[in-house]
Amino acid sequence: MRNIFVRTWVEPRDIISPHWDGIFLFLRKDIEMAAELQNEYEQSELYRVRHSTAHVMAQAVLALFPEAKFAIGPAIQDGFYYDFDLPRPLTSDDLDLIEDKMKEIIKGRHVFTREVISAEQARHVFKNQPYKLELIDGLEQGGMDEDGNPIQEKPEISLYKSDTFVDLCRGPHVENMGKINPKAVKLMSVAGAYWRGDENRQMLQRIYGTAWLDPKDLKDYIWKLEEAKKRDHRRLGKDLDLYSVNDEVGAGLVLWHPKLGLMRKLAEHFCDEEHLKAGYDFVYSPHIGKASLWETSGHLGFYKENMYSPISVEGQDYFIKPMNCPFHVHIYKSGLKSYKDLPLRYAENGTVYRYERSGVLHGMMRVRGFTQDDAHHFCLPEQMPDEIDFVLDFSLHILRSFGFKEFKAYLSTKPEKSVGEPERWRDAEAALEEALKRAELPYEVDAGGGAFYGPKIDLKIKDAIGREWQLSTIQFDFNLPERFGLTYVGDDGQPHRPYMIHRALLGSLERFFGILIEHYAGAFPVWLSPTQATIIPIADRHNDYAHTIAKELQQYGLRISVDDRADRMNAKIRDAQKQKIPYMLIVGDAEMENHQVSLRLRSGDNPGAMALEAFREMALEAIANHTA
RNA sequence: GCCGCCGUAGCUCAGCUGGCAGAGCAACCGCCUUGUAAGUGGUAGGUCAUGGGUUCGAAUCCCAUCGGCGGCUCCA
Repeated sequence: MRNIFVRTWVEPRDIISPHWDGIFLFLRKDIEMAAELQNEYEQSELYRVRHSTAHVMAQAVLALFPEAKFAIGPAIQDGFYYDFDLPRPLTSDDLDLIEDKMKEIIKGRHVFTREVISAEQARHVFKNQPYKLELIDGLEQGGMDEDGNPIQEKPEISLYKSDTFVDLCRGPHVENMGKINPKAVKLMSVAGAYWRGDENRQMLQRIYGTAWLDPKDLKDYIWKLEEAKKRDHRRLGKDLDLYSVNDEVGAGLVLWHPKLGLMRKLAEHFCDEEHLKAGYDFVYSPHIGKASLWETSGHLGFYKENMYSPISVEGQDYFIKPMNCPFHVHIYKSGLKSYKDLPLRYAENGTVYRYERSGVLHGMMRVRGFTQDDAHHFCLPEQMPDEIDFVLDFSLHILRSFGFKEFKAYLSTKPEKSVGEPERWRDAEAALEEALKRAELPYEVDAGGGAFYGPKIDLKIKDAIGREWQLSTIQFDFNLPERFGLTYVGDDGQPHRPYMIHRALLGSLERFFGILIEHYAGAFPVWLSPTQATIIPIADRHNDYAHTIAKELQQYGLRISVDDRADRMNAKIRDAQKQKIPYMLIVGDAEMENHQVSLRLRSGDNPGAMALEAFREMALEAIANHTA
């Protein structure tokens, strides 16, 4: 349970903009407060209400299923859950019944009482509850908490009783059920969950519920869920005709439709230019490589589960690439490198394929084939701190260009099992941390959380409704230079091993665009919008003028469409709104006469008539600056 | 992969305990010539995911497969 709250460090509702057009309200919150906030939550009345409501739910379930076996039932971010082992699958009707029963129980205003008992007594109380018995064993050994994670001290075993229900529980709870407002409680869903999260163990039924102090908070919460649903990239992907995933093509394989294709092109073009300016070299690599390549790289040893079956060609096995690194390494190796050549930065938007279990696929966010904006840096040991500074700055620059404003970094350090010399690890970790400090980025250290081949920085952004997404990753790699025997010739004429850094900024383009869609709720900034302005003639006699000014604007590189259908202006505005086109240019008799357009924004604002040139300048400026 | 739910027109969804496949929107063809979020009439559109089974008869019941959704586990 302890990790549930680290995902967001501010309640999403704190940062939702009241102006609902994807404006990101910038809130500076000290990241060190994360742990404190979690702690605060666990001591709050709300936390006790939720935890207590979980007990009430368990009592209700027991009333309906006397043979129910109980696992655990904690409070979580927006509510609570409880895992049960039940004789049959629950239906949504069951949820209604359970909820009704809960409200009945709550009305009794029963008191919660705590009692400390011995393990022996506890075993007697829960003799028919195998999951509780297992928990008691864990507690008694002092080795495990309710998730099976090791804990330091040996806790005392306590019971909580309320009405007819007794549970093994460390609390805390509300004094009595009068503190629970039945109108602020709602059961949300049923889902499968493995006992202790272990897929080799019993699958239980988890009921998710939400509970609040005030019914108004419940309403807000449900409203928020609906808002999140509205900006779901799968929903918008269909509505705006952005992408599809087709049965016959295969699950987890994304088809980019023209509008999103254009946006990707624009994004790639922008990034290419920035990479060029920043001193990157562009490389390309094939989609498959011989088995021996993946042997050498170690992927067949460490990554095989995520790789597709080999293709046999003339007796040789080839594998579809799950990563680009081995190819880039070979580009480095293709010629002798002098210390004067370094640093080298090889960039490629490389499309990789990874086997993902069907249950984890999710729109564009989690797919089986995706394109990484990948790059590998090779540098001298003494260049490494600057190289890290550079890549971190560059990363932030790119992310800011797409409109993200709030970042958080995670520094993952050396795990127990690792390759590479300890002093290289120390240098690299220090360089990463120094760079984070210089960049004045809030960060958390995940001690021992690095990959076996090197430490890393992950960058997360926060989207318009407060969710965190990991985009950039900057990873050291002590493994591949060893395995492939990479060297450069130093000023002493001797071969030396270079440092290698692997980085992706947007991560996967599929996932990145999924995130962008949700962040902007489909209302993309003008520079990315497939259609930047649509011209809406009021009547047929304005069509020629509409086409004339469209051509004029197109000459400045603006993406313009003309809605010359025989529909009413209102219908055209409605369609343009639904397509979230940034600018609507309404033209009628008055505009035609004065070489004007009447501007309407997708926000609903209506700046009104202006000279065509004035509009053009305004639009070009917004595009150049990547604003709204 | 596992647990539960689901798959009907381009989209959103009706279609009850088996008895001739429906609506709204979109599309297409007209009429209307319009001033800031839906003018109006008509036409066309479906192997009811796929394959098998039960039945006189299956969109409906059963089985399998493929996909989707919510979770678990994992992750870009």
